[in-house]
This record gives sequence, C-alpha cells and structure tokens, in this order.
Amino acid sequence: MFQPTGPDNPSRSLTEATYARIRADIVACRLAPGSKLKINDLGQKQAVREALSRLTAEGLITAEPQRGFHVAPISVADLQDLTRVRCQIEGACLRSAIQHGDVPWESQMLAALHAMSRTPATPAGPDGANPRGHVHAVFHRALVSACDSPWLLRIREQLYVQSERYRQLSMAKGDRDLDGEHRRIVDAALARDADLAVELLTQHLNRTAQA
Amino acid sequence: MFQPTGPDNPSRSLTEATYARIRADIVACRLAPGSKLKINDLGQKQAVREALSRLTAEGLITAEPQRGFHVAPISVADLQDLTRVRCQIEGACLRSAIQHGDVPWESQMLAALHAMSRTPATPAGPDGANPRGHVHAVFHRALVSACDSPWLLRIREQLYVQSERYRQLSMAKGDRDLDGEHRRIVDAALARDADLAVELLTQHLNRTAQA
DNA sequence: GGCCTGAAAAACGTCAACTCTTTTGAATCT
DNA sequence: AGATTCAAAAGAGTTGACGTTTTTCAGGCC
Repeated sequence: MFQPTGPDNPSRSLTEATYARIRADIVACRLAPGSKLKINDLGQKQAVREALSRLTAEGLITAEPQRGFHVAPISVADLQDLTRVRCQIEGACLRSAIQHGDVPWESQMLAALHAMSRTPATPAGPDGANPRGHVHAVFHRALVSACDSPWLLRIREQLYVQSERYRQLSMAKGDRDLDGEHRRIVDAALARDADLAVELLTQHLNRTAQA
Repeated sequence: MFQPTGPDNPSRSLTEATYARIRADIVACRLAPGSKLKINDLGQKQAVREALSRLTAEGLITAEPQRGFHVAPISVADLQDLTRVRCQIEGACLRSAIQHGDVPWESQMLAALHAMSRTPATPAGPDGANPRGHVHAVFHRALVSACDSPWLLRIREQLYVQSERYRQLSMAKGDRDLDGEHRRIVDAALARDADLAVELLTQHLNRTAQA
C-alpha cells in the first residue's frame, strides 16, 4: 500500500507523523491559539483524533466532548506563570547537571553553543522547518542533559514546548545578545558555579518572557 | 483535571469512559506494570487507541509503533526519583498555598482531613472504586488548592497519579499514624508556618516511599 | 538436542460508511 | 425590530471490515 504524506517520511505510522505535524504547527503558531480544529481538514480522521488526544494530555490542546478540539489559548498571565515555574524546574535541572556532568556533557554544550552561533535566524522555511528554533532547543537540552532525574527532565521538556509558542511570537526582537547570554551560562556551568549559572539562566528566561 | 467516571457518572463519550477505566486500572495496579496491553481485549478499538494515546502522553503507558502498548514499568530507582521531584513540586505548591490561602482554603483542608479520618481502609470495592484512595487524593489536593500557579498544580497532579501506583503496592503497611501526620501538616499550614509545613510534608512523602 | 526456516495466527494500523449531537440560518411570532 | 422555533447542514463519535506487520509455533536441518 501507500505510505502517506511528506517528502521524507521517517515516521513508521501515519498517526505518529500526523501528531508531529500538528504539534509543530501549534508550536510555530501556524495554528492560532484558541482557534477551533476541524478534524476533517487536518488529514485522515482516525490519525488526527489520536494525535489530538495525545496533544490534549500534553496541554497544547483542549478538548470538550461532542464539541471538538481547540488550540490551547495563551495569555500574559499564563506566560508569567509558565516562566516562573520554568525558572524553578530548569534551575533544578541545571544544578543537577552541574553536579553530575562529565566530559561528554561539557562537549555537548560547547557543540550546541557553536552550532547556534553559526545558525542565522532564517525566516522559517516553507516546509515548516525552523533551524534556529531547533538548535535553540538542542542547546537548552544539552545544558541540562547531565541531570540525573528523568522526571525533572520530562517536566522540563513539557514546559519548554509551551514556552516555544510564546518565543515564536516574540521573534524579530533580535536586538538582544542571545549568544552572549548563552555563552555566559555555559562558562558558569563549566566552572561548576551552580549559583551563578542558575542566576544567569533565570535572567535569560525572564528576559525572553519580556515580549 | 480529571473527573473519575463511575457507574453513577456515565460519561458523554465512550472514549472518555474507556480512558478513565484503563487509567484507573493502571493506577490501582490491576494492570501489572510492564505488561502488554491487547487492544482487542480492552473494548472498542478506536476508543481504546485514543485512550492509550492520552495515557502515553501522561506517562502511564509506553508506546512503540507497530508493537503495541505497555503499562509503564516501575522500579525503585523511579520511585526514588519521583519522590525527590514530588517533594520539590509539592513543597513549592504548599508554600504558595500558605501564602495565598484564604478561609475557604482552610475550610477545605479541615473538611478533607475529617473525611479521611472517618474513611476506613476498605479492601477495594469490586467495581474498582477505592474510597480511601479517593479521600487521600482529595486531601492532598485541598492542601495545595490555594496555590496560585496553574502550572505547578498541573505538574503536581501528574506526579501524584504516578505515586498512586506505588502507594497501591505498599498498602497494608497500616502501622503508621497517617492521620496524625496529615493533622500536623494542616496545623502548620493554618499557622502559616511554611518552612515547618513543607518539612513535614517532605517527611510524609519520604516515609510513604519506604516500601 | 539446538537452531534455523517458513507458514499460520494474532495483533496493529488504516479506511470508509454510518449515527448522533451541535450549530447555523431562515421563516415565524410577539 | 428582536426573539423564538424548527429544519437543514456540518461536524463529532462510533462501528465493522480490510491490509500489513509482528509474533508464534511446528517442521526440517545441522
């Protein structure tokens, strides 16, 4: 039979592909927050329903029985709350990573830092791929990759995805020295100065939320 | 977040009901950790698939394409990690609740405390209903209900469900003064002594994890 | 006896048709 | 005009059947 949709089809199942596509559309705000999601327009019904169910549990979508699905709304209050919690969680992850980090961890951070400095802010490919957003996610993940708590990392990932939606909207405010901020965080982490690193990270997150 | 679907609460949709049922079965360990889940045995296929998808995103189930679903495994390492993170999250929730709590919050706590002291540890109804587990969940939710951070509460709820699975297994160790521990936490909360309340809560969670 | 081979059976994923609820909009009544 | 009612349209939820992949297990080979 035919293995559907997509120029490159790495996914094994249609459901998986549909899930990834809709999720990317939400995170990139190509699907407006609060807007209604019409199942029939999104692809094969079954696959879509399953994908939306997963996204519901993830907090990117809200569901009401017999009334369909909506993209989760956003608000300044939500951003403020989200940022505050992220500072706590990411901070805890970073502390743990600094305590347990080994050489591969250090290498990963530096590699991600370099990749980011060499990736210009391209205006979003038409296929939906966003290289800048991707390296940014990779960097922040590398920063905490040595954290020894799977649960903390899982929560962190969940919150990061949420923040991505706001980040997409505040783009173009490119007057910040992002690379410099990242650089200083890495320096503090390499020096194993947990307090300083967490402080810098907190400032970084709070600054990002100003938009 | 989630309203259990009992016999008296017929859910509007089959999917919703199936989701609630399977979830309850996992939390109560009627579905053994790590065991394979056969879709055809669980009910109508579509509803089951959708329910399992949601549970996957919630962390109660693992999924591998073309290979079906498994109940998420449990381990001592996972319990230790989970407990550590829970102390942090529940602690943060409790601090916020103590800071922002009003009279209705105080009332809720006392009501839940009383309900628990009057609910004996019944040996699990045949319909799956577990009154003791329910009032326990209600109490811990009431404790932090005045927390002003929706995200913290959401994370807390997620982690609580996970811990419920372990709690089910460690039942019968009824030689602890649970009501007393709960009582002391409430007293500290009412006295607005955040440090003491969090300390007592941490001890409470850690003791529960000893099993 | 242990191991590889391959066909049958089970389970997973996909699809199209059907039913029921919600929504919409036009005609009617106050 | 504004509100109300009811019927048609749209969309959500459910069902059973179909194709594909994985797993099982019996038979043969080393």
